[in-house]
Formats: sequence, structure tokens, C-alpha cells
Amino acid sequence: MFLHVDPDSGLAIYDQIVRQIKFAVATGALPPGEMAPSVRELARELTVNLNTVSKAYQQLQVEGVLESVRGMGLAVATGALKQCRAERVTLVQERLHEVLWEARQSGLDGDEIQKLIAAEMPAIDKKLAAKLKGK
Amino acid sequence: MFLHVDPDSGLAIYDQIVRQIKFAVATGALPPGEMAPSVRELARELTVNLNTVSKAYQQLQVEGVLESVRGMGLAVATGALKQCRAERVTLVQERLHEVLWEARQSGLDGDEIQKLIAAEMPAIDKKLAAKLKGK
DNA sequence: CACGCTGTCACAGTCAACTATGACACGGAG
DNA sequence: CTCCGTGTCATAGTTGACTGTGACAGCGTG
Repeated sequence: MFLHVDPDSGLAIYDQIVRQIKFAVATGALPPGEMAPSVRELARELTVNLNTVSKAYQQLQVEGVLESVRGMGLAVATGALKQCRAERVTLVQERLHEVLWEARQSGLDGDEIQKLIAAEMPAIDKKLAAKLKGK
Repeated sequence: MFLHVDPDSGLAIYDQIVRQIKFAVATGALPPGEMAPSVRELARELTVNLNTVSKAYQQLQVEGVLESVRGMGLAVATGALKQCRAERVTLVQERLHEVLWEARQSGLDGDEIQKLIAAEMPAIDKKLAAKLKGK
């Protein structure tokens, strides 16, 4: 599966699941109409409790990303692709803003921050390549 | 005072205090030898409990940023300036890495991420100017 | 000496997130 | 129909962060 959570990432586990499902929909890894992994299966893969996954799925239903198919499970909603594509920018931008703000508060100027970003990018690229390869 | 905490920022409050004190030392806003704000004063200003500030200060002592001056309070340690200057890069870089990684996972490519960063910078600049002005 | 400030410790209580179970109704597959 | 997998609900317990309060020893100032 393409999901991965970090218990001490600051963000709550169910929140990480919500975000990553949205991203999976946005990238097309989880196309509209397809079934999302079952709560029990995902809970087992992430070594996380069933209720935690359930909480994430409930939120995804409320937001219209997932739809209940009675007795079968949860499917990606029809309009979810466009919705998630739009929302991911907001989600990323919010966290980006926080970090850039902290970086500035730490006394680093714009150029120094840009240099740090440039220095991190290759590591990110490598990490992403490894992820796609393992898939 | 130059400190500000957000109860629902993901990071624990005492952790935010630790980071911001380090940043204040790194920027020279809190020079070595100077007394840090007292636990009670800072707790009042941040509308936070005394124990929460105390927990942050204890960690700062363990890390050698603050030194106890008996009966008087806590002072910025002699070597703290150099130490905090070095450490802030690590602190910022860690969070930066997380966010850039998430941004990539969301399906955005390097150029799109750079555009988001470029779009955020002016807002950060403005926010910083407002902060310095209010001081 | 008495007062006020400092940090520190101890307790109890709240709250949110997470875990661990058990139970239920629904629908597909045999 | 029976079995199994689906989501959902209820209950209870654990942990960590935060709050609220009270008390203590050390030191400077009056």
C-alpha cells in the first residue's frame, strides 16, 4: 500500500491518513469509483487501531471524498479527483507557511532559506524515487 | 516579549517555547549573560501554565542554553550564542524536510513547489515587518 | 529580620488521541 | 441459508500534554 504514518509526527495519526488518502486521490493512485482499503486491512498494514482508521474514513466521508457502498465498503467519490487536486495545494501551503515563518523567525534571511530548500531537494528526489521503485 | 505560542500547532507548547528561546538567542535578541524572562512572567504573558514554562526551561538547562543563577533566575549561557546559531539550521531543516516530502507525495513537482514557496515569501516578509514594527 | 522575587517539586484533575474488545446490521459468495 | 467481509457503534483503559494549586529553599532588597 502507498500509505505510511509516523506516530510522533506532531499531526494526529487519523489526520495523516486523511491527508494521504486525499493525496492518493489527487495523484490518481486512487481513482474515483475504486474501493478504498478496508478499515481492518489498513489498520493492520499501518499497525494502527481499527478505530483510528475508522475516524479518518468518517471524516473523509463528511468531506465527500469517500462514499459508502452498503455492505461493500467505501469508494472514492465521483467528484473527488478535482476536489482533492484543488485541496492539496491548500494543505501543503498551510504547512509551508508555518515552516517558512518559523525559519524567518529563527533569524535566517530569504536567501539562506532558499539555500536550505535547494539543499533538501535532492534528498527528497531520492526518497521519492525509492518510493516509486518499491511500488 | 518576543515569544508567541499556538496551542494547536501540532508541536507541544513547551517545545515551541524551547525553539523560540533558542531562536531568540541565535538572533541576539537574548544575549549571553542576560536573564531569561521568569517562569511566572512568561507564563502570564503566554497565558500558559507555570509548569509548562518550567518544563521548557528545564530542557533548555539540560541542553546548556540556560544556566541557573541561584536565587535570581535563569541566564543565557556563555556558549549559547554559537550553539543556538548552529542548531537553528538543524531545527528548521528537519521541519522543512517533512513539508517538502509531503508536498512531493501530494503529487506536486519541484517547480510547482518552488512556485508555492515564491508565493508565500511576500506574506512572510510582511508578517515579519509587522512583528519588528510592533517591537 | 521580613518581604518579595527566583526556580523547583508534588499532587490532582482535565482532555484528546490511541488502543483493545465486543457487538451489530448489511450484502456478496458459496 | 451460512459464512465472511464490509462499516459502525459502544465501552473501557492507557498515555502524554496541559492546567490548577500549594508548598519549599535560596537570595536580594528594604
